[in-house]
Amino acid sequence: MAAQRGEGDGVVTRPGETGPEAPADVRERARAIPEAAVARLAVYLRVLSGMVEQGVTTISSEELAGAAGVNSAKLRKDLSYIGSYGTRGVGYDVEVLVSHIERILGLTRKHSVAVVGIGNLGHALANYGGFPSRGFPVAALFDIDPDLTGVPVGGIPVDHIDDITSVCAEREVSIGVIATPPQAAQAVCDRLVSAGVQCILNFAPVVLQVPDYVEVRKVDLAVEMQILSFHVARRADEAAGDVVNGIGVDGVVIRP
Amino acid sequence: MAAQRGEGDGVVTRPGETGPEAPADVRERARAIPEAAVARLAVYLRVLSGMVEQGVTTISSEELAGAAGVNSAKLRKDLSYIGSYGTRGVGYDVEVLVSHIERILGLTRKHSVAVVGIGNLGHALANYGGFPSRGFPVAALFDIDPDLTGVPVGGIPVDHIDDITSVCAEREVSIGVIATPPQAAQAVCDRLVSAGVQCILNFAPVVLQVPDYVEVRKVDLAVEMQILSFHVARRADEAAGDVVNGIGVDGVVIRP
DNA sequence: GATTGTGAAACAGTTCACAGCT
DNA sequence: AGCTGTGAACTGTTTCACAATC
Repeated sequence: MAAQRGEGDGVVTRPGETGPEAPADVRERARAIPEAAVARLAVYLRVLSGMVEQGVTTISSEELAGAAGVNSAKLRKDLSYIGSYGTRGVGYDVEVLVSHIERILGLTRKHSVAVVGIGNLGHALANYGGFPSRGFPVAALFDIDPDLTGVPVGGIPVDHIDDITSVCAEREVSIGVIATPPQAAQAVCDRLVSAGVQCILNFAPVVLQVPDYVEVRKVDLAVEMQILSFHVARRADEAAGDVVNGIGVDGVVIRP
Repeated sequence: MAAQRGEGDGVVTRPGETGPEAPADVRERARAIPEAAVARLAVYLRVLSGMVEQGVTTISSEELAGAAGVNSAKLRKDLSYIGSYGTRGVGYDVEVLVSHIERILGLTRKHSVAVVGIGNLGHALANYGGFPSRGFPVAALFDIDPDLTGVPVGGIPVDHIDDITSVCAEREVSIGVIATPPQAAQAVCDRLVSAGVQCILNFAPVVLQVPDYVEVRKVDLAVEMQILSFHVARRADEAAGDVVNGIGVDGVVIRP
């Protein structure tokens, strides 16, 4: 069993030794894509999709980087991981880049999503238009409350949680979203995993234990809030004029 | 203007030069807390709070690390950043650790939250019990739809977005949550910033441009989905038996 | 002239491994 | 004997800066 990846940690792929007998063009692009870069590629993709709609056909690393909120060196490095083909002196062809990133992120294939826990958040997720439009159709909804089963939410009828295995198999669910209360999360997770779901997005404030081959991403609102709180506190220290040698209260070093 | 922090990047604090005239006990703890460690401290805090409820009084780094899904060396390093006092041969006193982490995260002070955009997600956030119970009372709700203003959601009446400045000042809002459609997000963000809000949690799939002194965290569901998709794709390559020298399709290096 | 692609340097974060304390 | 705290080694990420290319 392994716990899920936290934010920004872990490695996606290994800096591999390329075997001497690998063909040159494969070896050319044979490198790992850092996890951090994968997350940014998704952001670049969104920005680029917006560009396509505006009829932009070519973009420089500087422009794209600005729109994505990163610096241009990082952008170029990220694109180099996917073996991108820009044109020196000109920039990148927007459409080429879009389809390239889509391919790398596996978006050429549809990924059916199941949402478990149809409370406030589950409702919001079931109705969220951003999923289906981006190749992530919500194919199933589950709840433990028998009063909810059969009732359609966002056009999809809710199934009972006991039917997870059969329904997930039938509808080829590849991503499970856990939006249950924390007490139920681990049990739901275990069921999803035994139903063959290998990717989980967890909104419950719980550290899920899963087998190594299952990928978990978590969205933890309380943690986000507390990180912001930390920054408020840091700022308050600063404002209090309690800064000597760059050391605030508690001996925490802060920005000058 | 600076774009917001992405996941896992950036540094909270600087590895500071401690001035030679700083008192020894301050210098002792004078070190930066990495952003990644701050996020984990929030997780440790949640696990520890659960321990307190179960009546656990002492815990070893090994146990806490297991429950938090990290390894024990990382846990101990994280705790060392906050100058923790464990007892060698024994472990940590749970209550001492809880109050220590709370202080570092600035949770001894209340942080009022304003949610902007009362759609599906906004409703869910307004009703989410996890915020108030953790010291983040939802003090204001805003929407641009005049039909919503005055209507209470989760016990709080919705105000019109034009009143952001006065309402935020009056209710001492320190954290703004953006749950609007993407088109509206930047404008809402600008208004929050001019209302004096310096911490923003953004759910809109947009890269916000903010002044340097404003801290932005983002929760981007599409990006999370696409990261999971990337892992599905990697796995599919693997399963396809298309692995030679650890190189999958597209020349991306994968785990053996 | 402009812009990409990328080694190399710098930096940040994680893990190791063990000294030091209870 | 057991467990923490931490310097040192390592791994991953970002930035620099410039040769290569159009």
